[in-house]
Amino acid sequence: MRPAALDWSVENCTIARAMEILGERWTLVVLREVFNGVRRFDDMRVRTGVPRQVLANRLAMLVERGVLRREPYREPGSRERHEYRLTEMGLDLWPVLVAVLGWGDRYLADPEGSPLTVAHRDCGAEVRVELRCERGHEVARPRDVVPRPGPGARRRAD
Amino acid sequence: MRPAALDWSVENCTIARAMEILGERWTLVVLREVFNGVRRFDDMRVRTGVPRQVLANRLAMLVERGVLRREPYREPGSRERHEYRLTEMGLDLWPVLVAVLGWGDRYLADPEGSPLTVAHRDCGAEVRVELRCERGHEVARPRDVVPRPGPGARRRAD
DNA sequence: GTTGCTGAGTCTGTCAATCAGACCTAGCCT
DNA sequence: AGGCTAGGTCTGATTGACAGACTCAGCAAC
Repeated sequence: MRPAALDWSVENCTIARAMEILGERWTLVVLREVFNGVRRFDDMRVRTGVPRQVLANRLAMLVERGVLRREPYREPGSRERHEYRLTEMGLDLWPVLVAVLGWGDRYLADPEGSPLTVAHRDCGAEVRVELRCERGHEVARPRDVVPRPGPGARRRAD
Repeated sequence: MRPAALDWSVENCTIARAMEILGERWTLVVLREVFNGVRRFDDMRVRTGVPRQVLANRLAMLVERGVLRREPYREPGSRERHEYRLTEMGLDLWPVLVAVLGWGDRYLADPEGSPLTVAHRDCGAEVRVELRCERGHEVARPRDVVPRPGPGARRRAD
């Protein structure tokens, strides 16, 4: 039984495009830092262990792609420097980060648990991602999700 | 104001561990194929354009890490071959994939829309990820999520 | 029984990316 | 003038990506 997916082109796949940005070894780790409020080059470098060059490249790429913006700041007694902050596009990566965190926590954590959780600002309870359909049903099991061609789907040329 | 995150070690961070698996350029694209029902080496290769060697490496890594399993199958008139299927660990990546898809669709899609959507098996409506806290509140805006140290958090040694 | 086909790889050589470590630089402070 | 600091850049060695050719097992047709 030939999978239906074989009939469709993937050249405009948005997952592949997203992974051009997110799918480099350190990108999401850098973003984790920014989400955690760490915004400065050296703090990130010390915490993540990413080589300077790579960190500089990643930050530049993320700024260029519109995920981060570079903002000047000045502490008293210091010259002006720059820090990195999330744009709206960057903030919208929260669900991705929380999803990855949830999966990592389940399968890759040390016995004592995850070093990081995320909480709801208003009530303090832990936040998780959920799959939910547009009619409001919760999608409990992974097998209840089925892929299908979207509005931008194109038939394969070959 | 020094970010609180600087006091905590990140050496056991589950996001970093997850990204050791997912954070390679083609991993999630390969998984997209498997979720779409494409399970065979050559189909994946033709659809994704990943070089053979890289695809072979990725598949082997995903099998080794427990995300995929390699299953024998035999079509009539052919010798036995292998296909790749999701383990439970792999199936639990659905939320990650849907989150990445949602973000990519919002910021990186062509004008006509995304080539791929995911639907609820029972009702056919489109499925999205949502952030929701344990008390059941929907977390509407990214800014309503705050990170905090989890049970496995360790103070920094330095 | 030799030739050819197919799916699923491996081998090889080139080129780009990663990494560690040293070096640089602008402005501030002494 | 000399030193400190944040945020880089430069250099050379190692690793990974990639394209294209080659391999290999089993089936099938001649």
